[in-house]
Amino acid sequence: MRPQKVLEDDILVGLTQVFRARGYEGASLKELADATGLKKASLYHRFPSGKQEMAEAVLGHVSTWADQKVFKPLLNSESFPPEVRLKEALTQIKTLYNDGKNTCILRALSMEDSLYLFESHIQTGMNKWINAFTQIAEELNFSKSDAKAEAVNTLINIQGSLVVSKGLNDYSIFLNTIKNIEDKYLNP
Amino acid sequence: MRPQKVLEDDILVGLTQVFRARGYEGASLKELADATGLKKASLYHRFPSGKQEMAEAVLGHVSTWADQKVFKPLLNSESFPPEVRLKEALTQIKTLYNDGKNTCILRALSMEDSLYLFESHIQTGMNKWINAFTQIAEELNFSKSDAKAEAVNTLINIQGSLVVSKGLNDYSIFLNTIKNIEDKYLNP
DNA sequence: GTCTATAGCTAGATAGAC
DNA sequence: GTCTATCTAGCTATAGAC
Repeated sequence: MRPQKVLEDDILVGLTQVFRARGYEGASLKELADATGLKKASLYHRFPSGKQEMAEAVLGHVSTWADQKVFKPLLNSESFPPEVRLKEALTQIKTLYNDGKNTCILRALSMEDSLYLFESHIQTGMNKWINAFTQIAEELNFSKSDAKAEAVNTLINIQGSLVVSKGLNDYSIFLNTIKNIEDKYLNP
Repeated sequence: MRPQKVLEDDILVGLTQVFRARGYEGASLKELADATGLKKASLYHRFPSGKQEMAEAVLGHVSTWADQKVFKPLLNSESFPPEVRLKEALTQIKTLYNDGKNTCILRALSMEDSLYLFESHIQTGMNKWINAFTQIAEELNFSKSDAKAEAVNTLINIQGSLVVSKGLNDYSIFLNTIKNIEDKYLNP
């Protein structure tokens, strides 16, 4: 067999950048190919079902990253105290979104033109965020219903601050929101 | 002169629906034409510079609506007490976003593929939200810096709850967020 | 002012050489 | 496994009849 010119992981990184920046319909196969260093036909060899399969692979890749880096710390109550795990998760979230400069892939793929294609990925992804923050909130002594409400609020604040930061081209808004989230959990 | 088949305002309503749902690149001229009841060539007669002019007209139209219905109540301190004006504005915001089911046009047109085309509209639009809520917060006895921070937070919560509501297909999240905003201003 | 018809181009996707 | 070349369908935009 002929060797792969580009590793699977590097392909996914390139695809992610394009889908995040341009959304599903906005991402053209030429851009996707250029971003990976492969030609269009070679991308089809890797993803025989085409663009939708590429976007699904991206969602899976980012989901795995978030599982490891964000949700695992939040959920693993036997590792460190909740305060430490919350701070670690928030640090990783800043990395994930490049301090607010990256669009969220769930949001980029949930425009109405492509929402129905990825509906279940998006719902599953958002529910993971809510469940993980609910757990840490409970460990930090929020009541069960307060914990859930606070977790939903956290997701809303992250998504909203990404939108507003980009719109105003002021990424201190995102960073400030992350700090506010920390305060809310640690000094309720 | 031959009479207009469709009124300017009705055209803008149709264009708005399509741009909101599909973003700038996702909106095709065929869809835009179908949504207005005109043919493509007739749309070009109304908007000689094409799709970008259509999107700018939409931004202007929505901006005028928000000026009248949302910002005017918030800013007109001589009309009613601030509590009443805040409630009126929040009611109009629910109408604007169809109880959370409509995407925000500023967000739909601020994907990176089209962000640079509408940058100043988007910044101006978001700043109007922040200024109007800052004013009402000050009237409700927030300190100057608290008022500004709370206004930014309000915008973040509206945008974020629209994203999360659509992603989870649960529009009670948006309505609940609007209620929380009211509480935050009225019972700080 | 609205329409049909079409230009010119780029999209997503495929065939087949190497 | 990667490539060049190409297909068809859709895109934005325009020309010109009525």
